[in-house]
Amino acid sequence: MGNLRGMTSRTDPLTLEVVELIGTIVARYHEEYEEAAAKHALTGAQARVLGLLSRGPTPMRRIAQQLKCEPSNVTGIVDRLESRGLAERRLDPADRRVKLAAATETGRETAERLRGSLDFAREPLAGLSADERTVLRDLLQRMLGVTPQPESSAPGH
Amino acid sequence: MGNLRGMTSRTDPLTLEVVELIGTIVARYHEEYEEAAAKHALTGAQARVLGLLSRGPTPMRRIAQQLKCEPSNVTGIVDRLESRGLAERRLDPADRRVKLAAATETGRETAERLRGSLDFAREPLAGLSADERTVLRDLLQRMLGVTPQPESSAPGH
DNA sequence: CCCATTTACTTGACAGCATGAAATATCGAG
DNA sequence: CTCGATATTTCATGCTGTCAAGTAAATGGG
Repeated sequence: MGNLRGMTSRTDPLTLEVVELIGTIVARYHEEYEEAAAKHALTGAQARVLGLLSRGPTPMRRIAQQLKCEPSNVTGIVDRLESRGLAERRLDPADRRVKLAAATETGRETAERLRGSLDFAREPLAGLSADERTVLRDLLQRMLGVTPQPESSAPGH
Repeated sequence: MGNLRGMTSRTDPLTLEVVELIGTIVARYHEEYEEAAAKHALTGAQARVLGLLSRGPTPMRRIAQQLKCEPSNVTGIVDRLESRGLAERRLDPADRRVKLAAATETGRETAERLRGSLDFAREPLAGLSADERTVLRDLLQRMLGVTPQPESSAPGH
């Protein structure tokens, strides 16, 4: 049963172990995210949108792209945030078709507190030294196919 | 600005970078999971339950525990699997209150094919050497506070 | 300018997920 | 047997998500 293309088959035990670990991380991350959102009486989706809006007014369409869902879905989520005074809709002067969803002051505060309670992967990471975190970062970047951004003299594009 | 308790504050840039990467991994994992499920005309929840059932008949209550949701929710999910011939309910001879959800033959086949298309973190991991995967595994284990299981002579409980 | 097309958003219908409360059936202890 | 705990289901409700249809505004070719 030669594995001609590489040193590891898909059922390589080490790889499976890492896959399992990542599954665990994903599960725990979600769990904690929903929990943190619930603490502020938000659903996961609402928390994600509010997090986006706290970075600045955003067209509905862009929100849908970031959430990878249909724009019609965003309408409802922003409606619920709006009805709670956490977000508002503004008109884009540059294009009257678009509506910019923006966090209100209350919304920004909520988003801020939310961020503060998102301790996942901060707590756990505290157990690793700076060197280890660097190694972890580099491995994760390579896994994700991210080209690590050079500190300076970035090659264009 | 002394940070007396450790070498890194919660806003340490390196830590934030790793947190960000983990967020990316979580997002990608989910995306691919839902996609793989959809390929088999399943929702994410249905795929997760079917995956559980493919390992053996399971009481409804246990499914709820694994999914971290209310048992009443599981009823509907198993209903949908059952109406498609992927799962069935059996009575537990030992306790007539419990119903065991079990994958049918078709269900097991579907679960098998599903597993096969869950390529996330296998593809990406192919870019890492065995040594690197080992390092990654150890770091993730420590992050998760997992005591690495000894190869033998596991301490009980 | 005018019309067709495209783009941005909303609405409505519908399915699935998730919760909580209430009903049913069974178990197990006293 | 009776009481309390446990396992499941049903029902009502709300949120997320999709799709199809509709409105409004931008855009481009005649």
